[in-house]
Amino acid sequence: MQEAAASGASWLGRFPELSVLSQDDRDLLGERAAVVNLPAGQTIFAPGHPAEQFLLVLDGTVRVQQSAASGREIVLYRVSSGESCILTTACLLSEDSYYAEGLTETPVTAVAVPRAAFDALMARSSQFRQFVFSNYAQRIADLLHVVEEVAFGRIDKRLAQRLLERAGENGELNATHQDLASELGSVREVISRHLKEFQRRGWIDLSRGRIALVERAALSRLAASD
Amino acid sequence: MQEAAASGASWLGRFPELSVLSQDDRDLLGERAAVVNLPAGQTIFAPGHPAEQFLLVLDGTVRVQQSAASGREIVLYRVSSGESCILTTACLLSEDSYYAEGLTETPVTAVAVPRAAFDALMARSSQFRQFVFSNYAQRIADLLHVVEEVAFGRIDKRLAQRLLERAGENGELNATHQDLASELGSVREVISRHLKEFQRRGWIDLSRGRIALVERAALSRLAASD
DNA sequence: ACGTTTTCGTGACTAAGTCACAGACGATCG
DNA sequence: CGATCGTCTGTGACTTAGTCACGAAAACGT
Repeated sequence: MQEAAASGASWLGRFPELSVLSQDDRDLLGERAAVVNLPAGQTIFAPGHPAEQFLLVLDGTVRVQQSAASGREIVLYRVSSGESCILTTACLLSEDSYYAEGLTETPVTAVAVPRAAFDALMARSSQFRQFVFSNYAQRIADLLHVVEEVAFGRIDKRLAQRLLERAGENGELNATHQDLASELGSVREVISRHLKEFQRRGWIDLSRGRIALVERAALSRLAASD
Repeated sequence: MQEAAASGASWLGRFPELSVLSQDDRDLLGERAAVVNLPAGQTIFAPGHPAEQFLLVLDGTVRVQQSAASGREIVLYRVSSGESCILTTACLLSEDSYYAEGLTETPVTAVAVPRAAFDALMARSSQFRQFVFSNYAQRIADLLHVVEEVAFGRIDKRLAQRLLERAGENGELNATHQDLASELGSVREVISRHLKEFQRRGWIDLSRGRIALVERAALSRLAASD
């Protein structure tokens, strides 16, 4: 799976922000970074099991979530193609324990940059620093958005929003009510009742483990309502 | 207020993690960083009004909170002596909009490091990078803690916790019920009712704008209960 | 076809937040 | 001193969210 090409690494094309790196810096990445393949459902990092590398996702998605002792969960954000799992880096570099966990939702192809190479790039490339901080800013914005939704948002709005986000082209998504509850940090019963109400209104179609969107417009309206 | 001493800056003593910087790096900070004094109640950063410097707090506390359109608020974390307002940095360096706001709760003395000097230090000092990432990790942990509490925590536990945290040596704190509601992302009525229940149990003593803790142990027990 | 596991439905209840007031306190000013 | 005003607190009735305890229905394996 190694793909170190003569002029750096071919995967660099996936990261427009890194295209401005100097040839030297790209070569460094090409030499030191390894492309890795991970199966779906794999735990990438978890509390007490710190990440050892800076990961850049090429294909697939990584779900970062928080789990409570009660078993309730909430999805914090997803890392997908062209993004980096930057928050782990802070913990990596500061050896701090981390209270979230990362799971591959699909098979994932990623570039693993070893700590030493990461540090070298932070030292020598202002463009790389820009890339890293910009990734931080995005993730922090994601976290702030989660706080806002959980603290002040209504669950029916949030649910409608998620249905729209996670439905495929065909307007369907494969997810149990529990899956959606875990997305939103809620519980199954509450989600089930709202889904049933959506169905009663003719907005969606329910079957076991699968939801089909019928009236996207109505869901959008609810999601956007204040 | 400038205090550039011969060997760097005298305020560096407040940041143990920076004591490992080389003399050159400390000199750079001494030359380029300015000590600033801010009155209480000042807005340091807010959405659409990005911070322009990397701030290190010497004295006082900065409250970072999020405000919803409805008027409800929630405190995300506080930056106090010896800490840095690092999250703004990501937004500063990536010119991203920021959805939280920072307010001085007390008069604050801080060191403002200009963007260029910050970038120079990131380039030349691995210790400085370590400092920055360690600060990131701390703040991210704070945010994750807020998410966990808001999503899964009980309001009475959280309230008891805050009362203990914010009470002074004498076991008193000056805060209205609305203030506490804003701390926790809740509403006054809910807080009022829980406070009244605490009072009924003899745990606290209420008067207008002031709360006196009577039974810290009982509050601790509630805060620690699962 | 059978039992097992997973998913989903439901009612009764508790906790949290909303809405609309009323009352109570404390400062200030004639 | 007493009247007045703004802020802070108390309360009831209601909606929304989460908890608990079930039971029924759908998929799955053997």
